[in-house]
Amino acid sequence: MISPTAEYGLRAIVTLASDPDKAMTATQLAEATGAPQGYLSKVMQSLGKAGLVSSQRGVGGGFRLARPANLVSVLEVVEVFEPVKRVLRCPLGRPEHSPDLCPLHQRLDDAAAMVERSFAETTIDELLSHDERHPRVWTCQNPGPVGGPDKA
Amino acid sequence: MISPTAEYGLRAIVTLASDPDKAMTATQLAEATGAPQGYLSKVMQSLGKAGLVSSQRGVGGGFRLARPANLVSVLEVVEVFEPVKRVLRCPLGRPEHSPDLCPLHQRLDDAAAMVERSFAETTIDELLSHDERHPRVWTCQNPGPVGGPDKA
DNA sequence: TTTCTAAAGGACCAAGCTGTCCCCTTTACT
DNA sequence: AGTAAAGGGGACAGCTTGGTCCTTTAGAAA
Repeated sequence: MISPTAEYGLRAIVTLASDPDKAMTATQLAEATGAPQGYLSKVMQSLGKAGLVSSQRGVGGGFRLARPANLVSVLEVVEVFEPVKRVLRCPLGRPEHSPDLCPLHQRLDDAAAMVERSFAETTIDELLSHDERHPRVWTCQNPGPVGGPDKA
Repeated sequence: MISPTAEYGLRAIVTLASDPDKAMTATQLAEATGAPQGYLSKVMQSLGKAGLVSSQRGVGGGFRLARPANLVSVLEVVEVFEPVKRVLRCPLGRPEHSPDLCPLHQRLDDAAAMVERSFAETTIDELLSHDERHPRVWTCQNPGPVGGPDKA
């Protein structure tokens, strides 16, 4: 559905949102989200360039959400890493999105549209667990690298 | 949404379905679907192993749908190439699909479930254009390699 | 000003996916 | 039999992604 990279980004954003006043370092975020440390810093860079997080160097620095969590949609985060590919253009088709896709591509686009809509309608604050049994810790108990421990 | 490979597979299946009595060679299918010739034959092999198409070697051979188009779902075709990844297991989570995903993964799984359902409910015959202006020719005018002519 | 800390960023590696090529096997037709 | 037409399948090239590592830059506090 979404790439590992986008998942890491989402996990990091949610983690930041769970304690908005505290800056978190890439290392802390990597621990909290189960993402590889070195890779996560790249992910955070991307989020920074996209304006979703602000970063502060030096002692006591780290990352913060650039906006309150209720003003950030899942879609925004995902699209930093992978544009949701709609099929407006019949692949090789006419200029612009001519109104007649073939049935196959219409269905494929419908599916993409559903996902896009779902992501657009969900804001980050809706993803916070208000369950105080796991305060400000990743709710799914340290997920680990994406797709990691399925084999176990 | 789906990989180029899965798209090629779908296009080929739909093309076969548009004239179920005629065997089509990989070359013909490649032309009709705009897929690279050499690659499509790999795709067709996969569809064959999955039991969705039957193949016949030698002169006059080619590929045919193994089942009538109304008994083949889009999901079946897509899953030959890429399993729709549901998130039943909290990545690293408890054994089995414990009933409590964190809100993030619940949302992600919801999206995957929507897509899966949409694909499962659509059969190949629903994708045939009954528009006789383009009889048994790819409706989107020779799509070309996936993602091809967007730059143009 | 120095020093410590943390992000920024580049170099690099491994794996997977897309795609090409070429040869082998099977089949039908003459 | 022989030959041409078709799929089967392996080898391999190129690109993108995921991931590691190391150096550079910037900020804060002593």
